[in-house]
Amino acid sequence: MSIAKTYNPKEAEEKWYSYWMENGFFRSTPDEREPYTIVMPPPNVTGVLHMGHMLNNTIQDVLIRRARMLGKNACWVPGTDHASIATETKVVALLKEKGIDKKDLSREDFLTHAWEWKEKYGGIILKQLEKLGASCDWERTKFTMDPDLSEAVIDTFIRFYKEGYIYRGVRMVNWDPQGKTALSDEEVIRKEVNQKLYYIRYKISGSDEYIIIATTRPETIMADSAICINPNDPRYTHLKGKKVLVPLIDREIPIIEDEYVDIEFGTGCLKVTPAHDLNDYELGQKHNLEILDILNDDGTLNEKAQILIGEDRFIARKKIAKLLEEVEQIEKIEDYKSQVGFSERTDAVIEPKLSMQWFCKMETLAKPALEYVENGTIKLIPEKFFASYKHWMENVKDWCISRQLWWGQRIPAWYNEKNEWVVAKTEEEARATFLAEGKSAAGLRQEDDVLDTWFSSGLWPMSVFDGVRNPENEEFKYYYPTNDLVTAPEILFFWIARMIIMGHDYTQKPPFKNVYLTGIVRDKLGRKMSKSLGNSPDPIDLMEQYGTDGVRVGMLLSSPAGNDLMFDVSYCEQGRNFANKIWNAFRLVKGWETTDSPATEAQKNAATWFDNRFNQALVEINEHFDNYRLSDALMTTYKLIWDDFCAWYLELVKPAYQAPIEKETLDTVAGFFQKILKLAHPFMPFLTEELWHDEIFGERDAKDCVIVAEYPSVAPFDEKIIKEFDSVKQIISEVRSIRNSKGISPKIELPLAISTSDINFAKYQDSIVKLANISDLSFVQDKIQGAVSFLAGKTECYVQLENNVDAEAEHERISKEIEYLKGFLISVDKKLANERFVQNAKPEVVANEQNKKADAEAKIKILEESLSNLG
RNA sequence: GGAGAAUUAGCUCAGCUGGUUCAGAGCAUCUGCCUUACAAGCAGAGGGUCACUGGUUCGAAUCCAGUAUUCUCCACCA
Repeated sequence: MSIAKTYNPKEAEEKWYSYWMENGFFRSTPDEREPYTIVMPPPNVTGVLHMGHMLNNTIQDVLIRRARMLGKNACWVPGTDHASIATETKVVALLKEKGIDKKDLSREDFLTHAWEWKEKYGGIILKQLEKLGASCDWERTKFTMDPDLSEAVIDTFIRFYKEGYIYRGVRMVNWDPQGKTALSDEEVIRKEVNQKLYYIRYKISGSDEYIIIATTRPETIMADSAICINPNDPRYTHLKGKKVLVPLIDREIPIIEDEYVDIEFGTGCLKVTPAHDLNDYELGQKHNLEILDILNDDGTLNEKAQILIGEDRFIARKKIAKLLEEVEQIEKIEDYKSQVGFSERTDAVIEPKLSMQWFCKMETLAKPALEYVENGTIKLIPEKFFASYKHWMENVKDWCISRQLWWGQRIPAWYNEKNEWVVAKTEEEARATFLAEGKSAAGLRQEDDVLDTWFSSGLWPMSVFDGVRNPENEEFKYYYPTNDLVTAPEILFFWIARMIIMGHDYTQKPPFKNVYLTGIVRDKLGRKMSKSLGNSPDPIDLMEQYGTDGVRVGMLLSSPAGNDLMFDVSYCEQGRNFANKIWNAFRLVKGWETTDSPATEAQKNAATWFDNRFNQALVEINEHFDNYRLSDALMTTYKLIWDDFCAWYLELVKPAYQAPIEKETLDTVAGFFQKILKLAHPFMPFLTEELWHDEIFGERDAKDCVIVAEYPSVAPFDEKIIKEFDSVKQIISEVRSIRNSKGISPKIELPLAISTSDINFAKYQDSIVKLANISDLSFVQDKIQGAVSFLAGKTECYVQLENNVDAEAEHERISKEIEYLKGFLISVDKKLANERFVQNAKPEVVANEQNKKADAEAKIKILEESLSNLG
């Protein structure tokens, strides 16, 4: 039987994923075991798997698989988010392609299209996660607009309303003219933009004099309500109380005074446009100015602008500038950089707009959510994010939760014919409430607006277990609070903070214990990977090319929590190579014939060493996991397998070509191999499962899979044994190094002599002979003339070459080493001679220095003897 | 403008409470090897004034201050 020389991932991946599914290994139901729960950050239904998801979900899968193997009841809940504005934008665009305008559709018809779209494309990303090997409990898959989850959202709105957190009012909000909806502050991305600063002349009423103001937005001059100067500005004292004419439309507006105006900036004059700027709005409130809204919802000018009606704001800007130039009311135009807000989803420039919206008061709600993180009930990993979390929580503003969209949960508020309103879950309740309040229930209609998506995702850890509607249900009580939440730091406020807030309001408990914040996946140039830049590889292609296990390893190799990941396909290559290494280690073992002879002493010693080394590594791996240092856990596993298991242990026990191996040893090897497969499984689920079922590991019944095998537990280990073997390794390496430098083939056997020592090298005699290819290993008392010598620790070793060594070269080499040691000795002596060191340093540090001194002196003595021996 | 973080081999990063687990790892590089598990491999080797300048200390990659560069988050200056 021949086994492929390289691991072929494709076959294994298809086979085992469905096998796991069929056997229900991903399923979880409450039982007496300790639960371990992760809720997946629900990707948008519009989403296609990108590198960020890949990293994120690989981490979650590693955690969940390890927890499962540790005997916990592991439950990973998948799902998708309806992503109100993102999806609606997408559906609108798609309809437009078909020649359908959203304006011509009724709400119901639009939603029919949207649902169709969701059914068709909404599951793509979850399918892609299967390819990644995600061991989610798919039967629990949820969607944020599932009827039960939507009901939870409505219930929460009503709850928060009753608790006094939700209110309705006219406020200045961030308006997205493309999505035609209000946005929360978090959905606005500020970017620096090159703009023009226009200096515009306003004529003083009844005078030929002009006053000059600077603005980046000349298209809003028609909405000006005043010109504001600083009362302390001597330049404008004579204008106090005067009026000016708005250019082009000659509307008269007053000059007002306020210290808010920065005398240094621009001309020291500010045009006040209360309807189109937040600061101007506040200024307008203060001075009781008229609010003139000249923009339509879509960002075009309305009739109040008087001119350029119907023109888009940016076109209007250019046209106004031109018109102003024609009438010579432009003083100058300067280049100017300023921060402009953009819609996170549609990328449209945000327009500050006054409108009636629903808000959620955050101040009180934020307090306990801050405390959880402050007192460690919730741990942020890495901790460095705490500072910005705290800052946000302490400065949080009220949250605009209404959206002028159709795709989402409709706000449960109802209006009557007089536009009075009540909050009620159903139309009947609304009617009853109106009547109870002695108001008319005629012309009852529901609020048009839907809720911000994040209002629903904030409930996610609860609502997936129906914990909002039914908090006493067994599942919720069992799985909540969840354990780890793995997500990107970008949504710390959008999502994490709000989950904590809502979770606490309902349960007085945090929704999770640890928040693992992954880094951003960047390309080699440090740019964020994104579709628009086209610098992101397609994860599916990567998996095809390097195998899923290879890509998973590649992702994790360089992603310490919270640090950005400079991704390069070479990491996947490394992952693939690692998979192949394990595959070939298996091929080796698989090919062995056996004999009934008992294991040799050398094999037994090697096994003892590896067993100790395994446990040492396992302790490290567990520590890394405890600290959420997944890449370190993986690297420790990698080195244990590649270096210790393959390069040393297997090389030690492997029989000569075509010779059989002792059955006893094979069993030992197979035992270790299985432990190693278990350690590797969370990282490389497919390869490990594929190998696990081979007959060399014994009979397995159908359910005996590595995915549900017990994770190795730590056994005590003896560091002395490991150190002893390190010296053995050193001897072998030194001999190989001698070969290399002298150009002697590894096939030529060499004699080796080891001076008697405190370490029991005899125990490893056979191993040394084998791996260093020694013809004759002897233990000697005296120095050997004419041999190449080296030190392993304090033990001197000699390799007698056919031609005696070049004495001069040897002399130089040894002299150099003595020189180095002497220098080292001087520095140690200096330290020990320093009274203040001896007095102030800890006793163990001083003792350590003394040891170093003795050690160096002993080595120097040996080397000096060798030197004189050379003659 | 405010806050936080980073700067250690060619690259990506470890180095916890200051003293050989203090200069490390993986990858890449170089030199030999097609040694029958693996060239996606084996063996060996070479790479760093720990950004810069001061300070604290018997002793600093590690603590403090400043400088430079970079990144992230927050912020309404026309």
